[in-house]
Amino acid sequence: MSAISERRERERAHRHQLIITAARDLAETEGWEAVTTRRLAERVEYSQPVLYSHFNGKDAIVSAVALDGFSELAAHLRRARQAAPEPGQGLRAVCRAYLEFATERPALYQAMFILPTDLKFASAETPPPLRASFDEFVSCFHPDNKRRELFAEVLWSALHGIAVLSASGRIPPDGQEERLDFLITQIADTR
Amino acid sequence: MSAISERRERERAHRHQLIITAARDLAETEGWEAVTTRRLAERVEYSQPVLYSHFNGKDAIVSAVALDGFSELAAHLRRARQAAPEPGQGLRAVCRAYLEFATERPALYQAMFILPTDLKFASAETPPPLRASFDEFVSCFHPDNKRRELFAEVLWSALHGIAVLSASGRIPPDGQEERLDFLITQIADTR
DNA sequence: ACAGGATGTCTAGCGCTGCTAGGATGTGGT
DNA sequence: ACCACATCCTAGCAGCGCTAGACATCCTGT
Repeated sequence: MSAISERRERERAHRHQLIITAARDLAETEGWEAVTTRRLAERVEYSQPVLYSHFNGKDAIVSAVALDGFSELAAHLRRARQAAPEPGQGLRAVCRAYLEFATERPALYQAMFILPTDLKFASAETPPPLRASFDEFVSCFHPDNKRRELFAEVLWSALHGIAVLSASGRIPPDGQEERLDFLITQIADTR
Repeated sequence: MSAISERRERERAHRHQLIITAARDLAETEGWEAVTTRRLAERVEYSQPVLYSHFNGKDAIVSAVALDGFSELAAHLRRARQAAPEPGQGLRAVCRAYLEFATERPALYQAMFILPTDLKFASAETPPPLRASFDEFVSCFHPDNKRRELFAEVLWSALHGIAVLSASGRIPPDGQEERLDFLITQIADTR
């Protein structure tokens, strides 16, 4: 009774992750508009209703992909910050890493920041990976800076704006490095 | 022959605008997900195919709404800048006006900056209203500032980030004023 | 060992979407 | 009066997210 249902639960968890990675793969290779429940079901070799036994709907699948994305983003930013030669360089390293993440995983970034998801931001039930990503920005400022949370929000917003406007062709794709330079120069003195 | 076809063309142009305003009204009251070709056709009291004799598809309708939006945005920003007591206050006035525009016309803002459109940004065939909006940001900097275009891009990006992240609940809705304050303080010295 | 019940999965279909082919209708020019 | 043309609508296609209900399969208690 227990061993069997344990095995089932294991299989179920495995399939759960299979759906998430399949959705992500499909989105990264063909864009989110190609991610339909039918095509996704075909990929994981199950019928459509199986998807709905794991997720409340398509939005929940996107949310799950986004959540994975936030874990990766937090790790990516942390790695960049800790690899910085001195704490003063952390700001630049984190910002560059952020833009890198956005341009190299556009579909993932879209799921995290543009597509409608069920994720709760900036509240008590904010999932840890989201909070961890945000905290990397906060860590760019001195611990005794009383307004570091606010500064982090603005910094994050600016980076997000640069990432999304250049990705959609609303500002020229080149010149990212100069924009980043300017932004950091203006923010740096508030550390 | 000429008088008649002139009248027809007039009527056609009128209907063209009717479709655009109907789409905008519907989006502003019920959101873009409620703007379907069927509901839109019903609103303008024509059948669906008529829409396609005016626009290449739904995206083109959204683009037309967005284009109208850019005209209004440019006018809105210009008014704010010119109403500023002294040129040094122009930056703050324009930024505040921008965020105001984004929060008070969310559906319009979405069409302009988030939904996929056919509009060409930052190129030779960029429609004048787009260029005019961007130029309002450029005008916030001194005419002899050689990098003012770049600075304007970053400023615009930051404001867009703030607008869109707060609208989607990814940063807290309150505190906009402080964020704006911080942003302007950091940018002001580069005028 | 076997019947009964719970669990899991699939087929089929609903109401909706953007979009379009083809026929009806009515007007304008000769 | 007639033809030709432009205009517009009905009807339908393929695909979407999502779900009800039938079916099979496996586990459990006697």
